[in-house]
Amino acid sequence: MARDSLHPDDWARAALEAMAEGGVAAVKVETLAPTLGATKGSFYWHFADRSALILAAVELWEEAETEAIIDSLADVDDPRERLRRLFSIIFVRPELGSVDAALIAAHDQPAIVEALRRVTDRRVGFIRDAFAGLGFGEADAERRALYAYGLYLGLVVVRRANADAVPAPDSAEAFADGLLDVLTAVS
Amino acid sequence: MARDSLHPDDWARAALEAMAEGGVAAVKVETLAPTLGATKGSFYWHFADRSALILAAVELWEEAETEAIIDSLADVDDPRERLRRLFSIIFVRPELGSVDAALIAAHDQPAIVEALRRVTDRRVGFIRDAFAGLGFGEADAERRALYAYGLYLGLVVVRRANADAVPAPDSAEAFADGLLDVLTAVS
DNA sequence: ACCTGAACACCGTTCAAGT
DNA sequence: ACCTGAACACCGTTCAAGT
Repeated sequence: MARDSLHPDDWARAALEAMAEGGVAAVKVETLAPTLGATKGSFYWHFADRSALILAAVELWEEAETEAIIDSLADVDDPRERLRRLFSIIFVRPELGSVDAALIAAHDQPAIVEALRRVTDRRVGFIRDAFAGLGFGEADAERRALYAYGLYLGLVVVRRANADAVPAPDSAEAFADGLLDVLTAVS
Repeated sequence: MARDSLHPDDWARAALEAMAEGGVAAVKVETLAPTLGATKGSFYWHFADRSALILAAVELWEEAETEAIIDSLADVDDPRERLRRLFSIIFVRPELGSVDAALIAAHDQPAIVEALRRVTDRRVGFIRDAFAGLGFGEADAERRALYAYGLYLGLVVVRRANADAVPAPDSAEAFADGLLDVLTAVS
C-alpha cells in the first residue's frame, strides 16, 4: 500500500483546487492528469466521468466549508456570540466562497444543484436556530437567517466584481458587529 | 436592407437567452447557428470569437436589467418609496438574476469581470443614494446599500438551490416591506 | 489492479471558395 | 458583403493492450 498508485481523493483535491481557482470549467481531466503525474486515460479507472470528479470535489467542499465550520462553533453556547463568531469567519476569509461562486452557475448539473440545496438548508438552519435562541419567533428567525445567508453569498459575489466594496480582513470584527446590529434590530 | 442577412444583435439576443437558461457554457456557436438558420462559419463574419459574442450579450443584459430598471424609477421622488418599489421588482421576478448568476462564475473572462464591476457600482450607488436620502450618514448608507444589494445577489443564488426559501411573487410586497424595515431599523 | 496510448466525438476557430 | 463547408485544435470518453 505504498503511494505508488493514485487515490481518487488525489484527483478530487486537485479538482477542488482547480474549481476554486477557475470555476467548474477549469476542472479538465486533460489538464489535471499531468499535474498528478498520470494520463487522462488512467482517470477513467477511478471515476465514471468528469461529472463524478466534480461531485467528489463538491463533497470535499461540503465537509470543509460547512460541516467543519459548524463543528468549530459547537462549544459556543451564547447565540449572539455564535453569530458573531460565525460572521467574522465567513465574511473575512476571502478564499471562502470561491467554490460557492463556481457552483452557483453550474445549475445544469443536477448533482451540483442537489449538493447546493443540502448545504443551503444546513447553513440557513444553523443560523436560524441561533436567531431563534436570541428570542425571535420562528418565522422571524427564518427570515433573518435568510437575510444573513443571502448576504454572505451575495458579498462573495460582489467581492469578485469589486474587492473594495467588501470588508478587509482587519475590519472583520467591526463588520460582523455592524451586520449583527442591523439584523437584530427591531423596528 | 431587408432581413435577409443576420444582424449581430440577433446573435447577441440568442446568446443572452442561452446564457439565462444554461449559463455561459450554454453559449455555443455550433448550437446557436442552426437556431438562427446559419452556419457556425458565418458567425465569424460578425464576431471576432465566442467571447465577443458573450460580451455583446452582457451588454444587452446591462441595459435591460440595470439601466432600464433604474430609469423606470426616475419619477419616484420619495426615497423610501423608491427602495420599496425597487425591492418589489428585483426580489420578485424570478427571471431576474439568471444572468447575474451565470456571470458570477465566469470570473476567468476579464471583460465579464469588468462589466460586473460596472453594474455593481451602478446598482449599489443607486441604492446608497436612496438610503442617504432617508437621512443615513454616508458610510452608513453605503453599508446598508451593500447589505441590500448583497442580499439581492445572494437570494438569486439561494433561489437556485432551494426555490422554497425565497418569497413567491404574490408575497413580494410583504417581503420588500419586511426587508426595508430591517434595513432601516436603528439599534 | 492500475495504467498507457491511440482512437473518436464535440465544439471553437480559420480560411479558401462561393454568391 | 455575407455565407458555406472543410479542415484543424482542444478536451471528454472509450478501449484494447500493457505491467
